[in-house]
Amino acid sequence: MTATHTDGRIARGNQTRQLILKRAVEIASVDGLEGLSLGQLATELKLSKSGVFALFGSKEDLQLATVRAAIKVYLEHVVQPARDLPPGLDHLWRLCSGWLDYSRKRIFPGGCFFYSVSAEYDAREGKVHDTLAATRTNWVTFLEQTVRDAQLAGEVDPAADVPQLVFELTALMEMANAESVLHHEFTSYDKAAKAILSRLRGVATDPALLPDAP
Amino acid sequence: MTATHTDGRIARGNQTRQLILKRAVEIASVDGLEGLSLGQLATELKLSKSGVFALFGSKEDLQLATVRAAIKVYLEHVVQPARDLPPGLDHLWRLCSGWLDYSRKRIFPGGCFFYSVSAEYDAREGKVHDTLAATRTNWVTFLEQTVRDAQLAGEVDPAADVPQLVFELTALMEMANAESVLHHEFTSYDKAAKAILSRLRGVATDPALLPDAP
DNA sequence: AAACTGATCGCACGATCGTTCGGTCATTTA
DNA sequence: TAAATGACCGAACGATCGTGCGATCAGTTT
Repeated sequence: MTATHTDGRIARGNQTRQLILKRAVEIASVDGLEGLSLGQLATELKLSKSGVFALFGSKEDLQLATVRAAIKVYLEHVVQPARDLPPGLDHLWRLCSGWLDYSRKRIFPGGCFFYSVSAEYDAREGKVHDTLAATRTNWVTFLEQTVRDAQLAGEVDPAADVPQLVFELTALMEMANAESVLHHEFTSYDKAAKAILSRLRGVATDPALLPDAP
Repeated sequence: MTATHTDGRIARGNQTRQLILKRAVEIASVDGLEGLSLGQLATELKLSKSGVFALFGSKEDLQLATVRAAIKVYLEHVVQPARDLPPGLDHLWRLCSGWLDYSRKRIFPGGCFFYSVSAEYDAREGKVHDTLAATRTNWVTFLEQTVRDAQLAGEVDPAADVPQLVFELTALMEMANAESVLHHEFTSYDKAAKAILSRLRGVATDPALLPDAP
């Protein structure tokens, strides 16, 4: 048959893969993708090292699968919650504050997964780097599109420099994550939110579209 | 004697240590402090592994010495060039643009050394993390003091929120580094410079104190 | 001259790494 | 029922890791 009643073996394999990846993204957000170790994962999850290996094919493939698993978590916690909002300034602001929440709540124990592993692989070559670079491009492009939609909705100054704005917004978000994780402190999220709101007010056609300053 | 004519043995040791650290900071800026390996350093520099080990005592001590060596380079390339400028907006701007130059010129092949290794150790515990956190605090404090000096010089609005301003400036600088290294691209430095100048104009008592926008 | 110190080396250790291979067992396909 | 497939395991491999020990040799101190 073409699509049979789900192969039990493959289903079991996928389940084990998910179990491994759940732990892998946690480890990688703290120790990096290089810090992942097949033996450590196998021991923690009471599997055999060769079993873990066989499920992914190589360490690099495990790393790539870990990145894909983290993307799923990221989409779920950052992108999805704002998915149904109408285009406009509020949509953009919700994405930014949602990102700050995602980092603050330590969905990944080491803070934002992509901040950690992108810094780890930014100056290296290979598939992992390329995947992370493409992932970042996707996120930036998505934010830029959100801004353009807000422009079309008449809530953002059509003369605003979109890539410049998104550059500044992402800078503020990632700095909040970096300072918070490094110093075990959470006021940096307030600083980032304040700066983001201020910057958004600068391009808003109507300041009442944004929440009040604290 | 108290201060004799320099012990030739110790001088030779320090020389070798410097040789090792020169390469170590390069490696660490790309592969991280965990990516440092005594054997690799020994092979590259035609030394024995145990010799390298003996000069530092342990891998952690090598990592800490590498951080100290990077601090020296950082001070030399970022802080020193602006040292003799009088307090004021120009001093602050020179520090920011000097940082961008330091990152752009790849003084460390992996971009800013501290961006790389701070992201690597931000969620870990131990002396390396603590040293990096303290180093970052020093840098932020130094920038804040520079802003306060500019306030006392009458060039920055005395009502400006100093920690907030420094948070935003460092966010922009580090994002320029991150995007440039990850995407092998250099326009991010222009974005950062543009945003920094714009933010500084917002707190300047006289906009003529800053260079013109491009 | 003798004793000492520190840089540097060769060698070996136990641990861990990613990977390979051959096998067992449950499930699906023919 | 027989053959094929895929998850999973145990054991072993070569490599590399950080570290320890003892020796050699140059320079310093007595």
